[in-house]
Amino acid sequence: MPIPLPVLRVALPVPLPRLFGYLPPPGAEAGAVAVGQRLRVPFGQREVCGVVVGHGEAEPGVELRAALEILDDGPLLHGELLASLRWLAGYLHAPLGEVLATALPASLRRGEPLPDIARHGWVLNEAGRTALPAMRAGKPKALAALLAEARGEDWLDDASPGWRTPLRGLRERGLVERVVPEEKVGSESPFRGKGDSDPTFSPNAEQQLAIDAIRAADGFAPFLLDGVTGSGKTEVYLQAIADCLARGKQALVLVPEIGLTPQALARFRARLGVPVHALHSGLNDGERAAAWWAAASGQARVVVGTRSAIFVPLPEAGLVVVDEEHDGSYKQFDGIRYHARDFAIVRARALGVPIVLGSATPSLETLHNAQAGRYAHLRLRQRAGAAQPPRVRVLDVRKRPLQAGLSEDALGAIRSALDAGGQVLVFRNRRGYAPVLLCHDCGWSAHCPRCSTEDKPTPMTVHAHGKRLQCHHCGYRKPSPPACPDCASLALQPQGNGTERIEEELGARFSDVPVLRIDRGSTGHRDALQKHFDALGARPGVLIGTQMLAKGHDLPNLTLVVVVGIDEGLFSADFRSGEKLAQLLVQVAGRAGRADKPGEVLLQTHHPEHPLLQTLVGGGYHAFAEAELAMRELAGFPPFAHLALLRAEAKHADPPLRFLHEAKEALREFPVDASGPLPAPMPRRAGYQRAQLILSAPQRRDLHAALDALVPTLYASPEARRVRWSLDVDPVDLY
DNA sequence: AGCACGCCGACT
DNA sequence: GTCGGCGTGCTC
Repeated sequence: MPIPLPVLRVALPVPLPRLFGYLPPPGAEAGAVAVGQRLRVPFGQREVCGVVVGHGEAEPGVELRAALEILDDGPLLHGELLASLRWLAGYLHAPLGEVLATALPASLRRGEPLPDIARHGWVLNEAGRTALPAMRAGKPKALAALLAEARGEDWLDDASPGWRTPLRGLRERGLVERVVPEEKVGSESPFRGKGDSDPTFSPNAEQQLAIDAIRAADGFAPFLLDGVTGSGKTEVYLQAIADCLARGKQALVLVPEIGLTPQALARFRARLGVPVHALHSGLNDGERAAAWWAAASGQARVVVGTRSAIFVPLPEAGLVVVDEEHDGSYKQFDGIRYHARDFAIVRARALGVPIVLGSATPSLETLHNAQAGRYAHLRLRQRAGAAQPPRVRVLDVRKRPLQAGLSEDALGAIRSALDAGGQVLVFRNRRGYAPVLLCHDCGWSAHCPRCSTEDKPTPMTVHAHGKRLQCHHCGYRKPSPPACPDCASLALQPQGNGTERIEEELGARFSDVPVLRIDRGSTGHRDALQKHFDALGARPGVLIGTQMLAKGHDLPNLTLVVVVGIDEGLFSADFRSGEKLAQLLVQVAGRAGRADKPGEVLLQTHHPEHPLLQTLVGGGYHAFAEAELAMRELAGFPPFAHLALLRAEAKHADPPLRFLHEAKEALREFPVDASGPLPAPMPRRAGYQRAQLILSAPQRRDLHAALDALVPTLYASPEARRVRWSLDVDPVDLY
């Protein structure tokens, strides 16, 4: 029997690259506190909540304080999850305490007790039964009617989504009572029990091949499920999840932020025959903690969630799915800059389970891994229901007159599509009314007083039909000036076209049909978005939007997609901009067309000869990807090199540059290329001067060996205290 | 990150 | 005369 070491090694949520030692709280022995338990400890002048990650000996010269309280009966972070998080902290070169804090739901991070996730039932009491007939029609009455019979919470989740709100009212009025689960409440869901025997699903040959391959996997096995839009990737996921459930295991499904629609969840629920636990930004802290703890305790068998759902514990894991694996929303852009898809691979390996990465437009990293034989490459080439792929046409607009950025050809195509009873989507990757406000007399243009790009001030975007200026980088707004501040001319003209201006133009031109704008400015949230779609139904109409429209939400009658403003994407300095543009165009194009009517996609450009467009239109996404991978290899960019980005910012320009020069100097002996320091492409963001150093190495291990040496010197550097710095390992874009 | 301590400008 | 600005230093 080894004698337990007396000091608790605790990870605290502070940006310091070390652990802190504590004595156990009064009355407890260190041996009685397990790794993974949360602890409330005194820290400086305050109290914080940390996680025990080990036991150790007292170090000489360190005055230990005693912990205040053990917060959990058992460990929260342990086993595979804790091991994977330790790995992640090492990989990102981030403090373990910050990584663990990021992995815990907010309420647990703050030290709040574990949520009660016992499943209860609800039933009307005597008073409720008496009151029911006289109740006013509405949600409370509808729920009360359901509760004439005892109902379980799972049942209510399915039958009456959002039931907790009216329930609160009924409870306050004393009309319902809670029954414990043992009392055998009605748990049989009206939508459940179909499971994998769903008779409506008959896989095609390619789907069957994919399902069989995943089914045959034994232990860790990564798959790229590479299927065009409409090829039925979701059906493959559902079958793989059903197989996983049949083996008595848990499944985790990651989806991009915009992918987690109520319809998608309902579809999962209806098909799988078990409750599906959702984990996304729309939940409050309590709901997030409940879903997390439900996974940890094994109660949740299927968890569907966005980026941070990759941190749920999976004690009985059987499968991980990452849908739309190429999606940028899997990368966290502040704090702990992890990539959920990459961490999902790490966890699947540690858990010893298959992982399916699905996409119609796989990231070049993932395609490269598949080509190198590290991932099994499953292809779905057929569109379901024999739907035709859309016809894609590049529209040369050089020297053509444009109306709000649209050529006569495009406007004519919209008219024809509407006259044929179709719906049209106009895609413009730029919000607002116009990108710049220009004085026609002296050339003055409106700029943000707080931001700048490459030494030039950042233009402010014109909004509200010309009445307001807004900076898309820092959010600063002000009313448009009535006259030019430099020459007092009244000839201020909005230049370029945002979605707002296109809406104005198309609304006037196609006044016989609804013209709707969908973007972050016009649409509050997902419910509002759905209302727009519902209101339109299958009628002819025009939708104008940004990224948000690229996927999700089926339009039943979409026959034409017009994409404008792609030229910036063709010539951007960012090495990933071509990949992003190609993915966007393919995703947008995938929305056009129906079973009986092929869709048409118009790409409006001043550069019809551009190789990206030629390759993409002529050969499709995979031809593009092959060409782009060859270019990346020549240029020494990912996936043929590995990058890290060291950023620093301060109110003055000097300290960040000095700090980064010092870092570069410290790397001289390492086989790592350090480029910079350069002022960041967006310096002076909201009044701060930013600069960055790009580190790159052909071999990942060389980059990480250099960072292992560098990062401790950064923490120790006196220069570091004069700046705010951050390290981004595997940055997605170099801004 | 917080939080305290410490030394210089405009205000009841 | 004080209130408060944020530079600097520390956290088991």
